Amino acid sequence: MRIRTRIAPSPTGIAHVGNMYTALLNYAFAKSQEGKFILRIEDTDRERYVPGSEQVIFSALRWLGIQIDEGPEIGGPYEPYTQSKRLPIYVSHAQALVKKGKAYFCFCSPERLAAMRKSQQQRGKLSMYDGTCRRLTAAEAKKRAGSEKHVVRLKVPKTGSTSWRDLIRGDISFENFGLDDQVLLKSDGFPTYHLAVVVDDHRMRISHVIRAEEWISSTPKHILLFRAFGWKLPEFAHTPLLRNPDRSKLSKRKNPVSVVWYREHGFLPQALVNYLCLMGWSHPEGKEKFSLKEFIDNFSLERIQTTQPIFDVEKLRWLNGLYIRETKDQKLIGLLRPFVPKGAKASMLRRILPLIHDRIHTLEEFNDYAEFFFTKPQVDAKLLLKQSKHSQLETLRKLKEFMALLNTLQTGEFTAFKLEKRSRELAEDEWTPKKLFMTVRVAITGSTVSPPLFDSIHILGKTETIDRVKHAATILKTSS
RNA sequence: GGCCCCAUCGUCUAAUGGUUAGGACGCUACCCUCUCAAGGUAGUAAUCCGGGUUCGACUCCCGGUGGGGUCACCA
Repeated sequence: MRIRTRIAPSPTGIAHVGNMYTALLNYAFAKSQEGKFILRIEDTDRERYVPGSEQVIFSALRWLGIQIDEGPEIGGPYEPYTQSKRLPIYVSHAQALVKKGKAYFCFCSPERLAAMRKSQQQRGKLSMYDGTCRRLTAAEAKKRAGSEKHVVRLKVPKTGSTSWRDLIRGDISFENFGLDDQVLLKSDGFPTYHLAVVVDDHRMRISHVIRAEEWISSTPKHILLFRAFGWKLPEFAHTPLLRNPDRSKLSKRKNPVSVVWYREHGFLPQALVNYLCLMGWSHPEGKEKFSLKEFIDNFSLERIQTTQPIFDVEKLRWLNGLYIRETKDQKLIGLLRPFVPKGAKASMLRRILPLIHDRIHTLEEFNDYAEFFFTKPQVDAKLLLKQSKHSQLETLRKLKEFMALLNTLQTGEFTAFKLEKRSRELAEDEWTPKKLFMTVRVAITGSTVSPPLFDSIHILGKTETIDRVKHAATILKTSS
């Protein structure tokens, strides 16, 4: 059998990490079996449609390195891959089902259905369609369908059960009496998700439906539909659902869920993919860091867990740091571009980067360490004194001494090594190197946290450094 | 509430019915050190509860409890 998997996102405007996780699993499964991975846009809800969503999904997949074999734009043997362009197919299939007696026209108004549900709930009963139109004769239904607004409903058996062997979870079974007569075709002529997904999965020869756990309860409806059509069932595999820290379904209310958010906050696609691989799956050798290719090479559905993983940004940050550290400087400078101050010279970035490279976990953090190279810092007199652990006068004296030292250094001597060596000579009993260095650090960076001091001074240059120390001294002098 | 799924450190996870229940993130301490990182070392911490099967249960079965999903002319 040819392996064909798919993801079928609805165009809601964002590339949700949950969707991308499902995409990753479908992609890995297909590629590990030399199969095809298909993208299909499920835009059958006109009210929720957000223009441009397809592009968002495309670019997110591309960014993550997940390649689609068939889909909108790139096409394929089962075009079109956008459901709104396949309307006649769904309509004719729904009609065929009515003709076969497997489905029926329903003329009940949304108002009546709402009232019915309310009453059912008040009486503590199951909320289900009461079957009013199911009891209509075929002739009467056909007659009314000519003039009245209607939907098409699936005639779900009242007895028996529907079950399947889930590739991840094993046997799952539902009693049919608990299943509702699902609407297949809406009154606006659009299919519901249930009809569209079954028709398309069949027509597009999808062999394995791999989707999140939240779809388990609609699977029996889909199976019943496949059977009503007389079609062969695909295999089903229900993956774990990504969670918020409170274990509810991952949602944008409680977590960043857009892939774009992660990109814009300096996460690398390899890290995000790697992290997602660790959700519900583990490398056979226990490795934590591995590539998408290695994931595919080792992938099997059997290794997918059934428990509910919490999406933990902390571990993602750790992984991201690993990937940043293994990225070559030259490459990293390109990636850093959107995150550095505007107009920052490449030559400058090349000099700064080695000092920052091992210190950041996200690209966004570059500025936390490097901003002072581009902008004169705010210096706080209190912070200076706190680091010097000396009086105002004594601290001023030492800063002047340090400036004098800088002045004596010739251009050729202005290196990190030389600077450190000479600065250490400035140390006295009560002026340990640590006190001196920290005071200078605050003077030139404005912060107690910075890249290595003398490398930083070397990059800033003699004139700029003296200027900053002088400025810090002025601030100290004028503070009370 | 009905139905369905799930249950190992705080988090991600490993463990053919036999392990001192392993690894990773985080956290803590120490080393390194001009700060912060990175790196190194050590430490912290878990089989939801109760029955059963078995010589032996994290593992199999049953029942609780807990969490989650789903019950639309949304997907």
